[in-house]
Amino acid sequence: MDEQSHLMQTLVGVTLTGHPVPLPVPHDGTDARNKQDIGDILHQIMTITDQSLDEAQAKKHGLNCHRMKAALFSVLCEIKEKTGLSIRGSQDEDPPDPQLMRLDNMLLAEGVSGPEKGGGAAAVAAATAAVGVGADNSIEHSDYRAKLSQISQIYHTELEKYEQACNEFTTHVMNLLREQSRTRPISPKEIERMVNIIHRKFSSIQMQLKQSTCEAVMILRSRFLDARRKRRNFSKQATEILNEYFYSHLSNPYPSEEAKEELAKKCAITLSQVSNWFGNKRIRYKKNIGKFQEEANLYAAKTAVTATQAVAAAVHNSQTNSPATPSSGSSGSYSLPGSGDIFMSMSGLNGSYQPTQVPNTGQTQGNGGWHDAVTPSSVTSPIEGANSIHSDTSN
DNA sequence: TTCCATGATTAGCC
DNA sequence: GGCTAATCATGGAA
Repeated sequence: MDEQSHLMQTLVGVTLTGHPVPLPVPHDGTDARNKQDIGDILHQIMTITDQSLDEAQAKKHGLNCHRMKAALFSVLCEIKEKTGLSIRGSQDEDPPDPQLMRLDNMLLAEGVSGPEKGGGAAAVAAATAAVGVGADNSIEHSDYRAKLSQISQIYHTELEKYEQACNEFTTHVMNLLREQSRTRPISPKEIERMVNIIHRKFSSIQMQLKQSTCEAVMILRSRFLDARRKRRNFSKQATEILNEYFYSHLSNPYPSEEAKEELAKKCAITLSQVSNWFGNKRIRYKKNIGKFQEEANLYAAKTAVTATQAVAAAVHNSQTNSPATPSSGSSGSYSLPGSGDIFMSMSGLNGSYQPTQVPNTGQTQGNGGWHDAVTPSSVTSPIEGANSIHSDTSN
């Protein structure tokens, strides 16, 4: 059955859904005349575009005043509902987009979007704190926070703009459709559907905004917080402390866990940074002993002075306070390798210094271990070379 | 801009 | 898990 004949059929009394239409058409044998009437109306509608503007206007007015107009309008609405729009109707209930959820979660985790609007400063602070930047990166830290806050602000401003635009556009379209529904077959359902379409469009724009915000945050993170990028040379004092320990333990430069912790605390760096430093130092020293000779001598001489002072103090103590008591908490200098047990009790590392200068078990690698390549005798350290008491059993 | 020093990362070893 | 060795990436001096 073609659409027009179907329409004709429905127009004579029953809609597609079987509901009676308030047609002023009496079923009293005047059907033929009514059918003719409806046929005329439809013909006028279909040919209205072929006519001149004035003619069309006049015809439109005539149709608007036609007694069958209300019925025809209602039927056309229903036909629209049942045909083209029903296809779109299936898309009404979209499941939540997983990508959108991912973006939302990320923005929430980064502190860009949060319960509070307008920047979410607290969330930003929490996010930056969660990152765990070291104390020495305070400048970048605050800079990072400022930038993140800026991104957050832009995001919220844009989001607000989109929401406002969406609302304005929706209202405008709704008004337009309501206005047009007086002359075109537009049902409230169709208006509702149109609103949904608009919202979908705007939410896709919103997703793009969220995506670009996420990208901006990622770039910011990599720029400010990427470990390689944030590399900063340790302070001169920190390097000095580490070098002092290294050269005073040259025969076994493997600080214990406690020693590492103490060094980390003194240098205001992390434990892993201490480990990294010693790892790098050992390998670089071993690779080029000649280059580090001067540095080794320098620190050895430095330590020797401290040691001499310590010996003098110890001797003085032993003479004045017999029996001898260790000079507890003296000067914070490091003990000397092989310089006798008397220095070991004076370690500045809370006694973390290992009394015997033997390589830590399991630390010396079979292939090119420390003592295979760098024996204390190969280093002309004034301390280690001069030490008559050498507890390093590897020699 | 180049080059060297240096902190961080990674793979492989024990 | 800690270490070595190689490598990457950046900072800073020349």
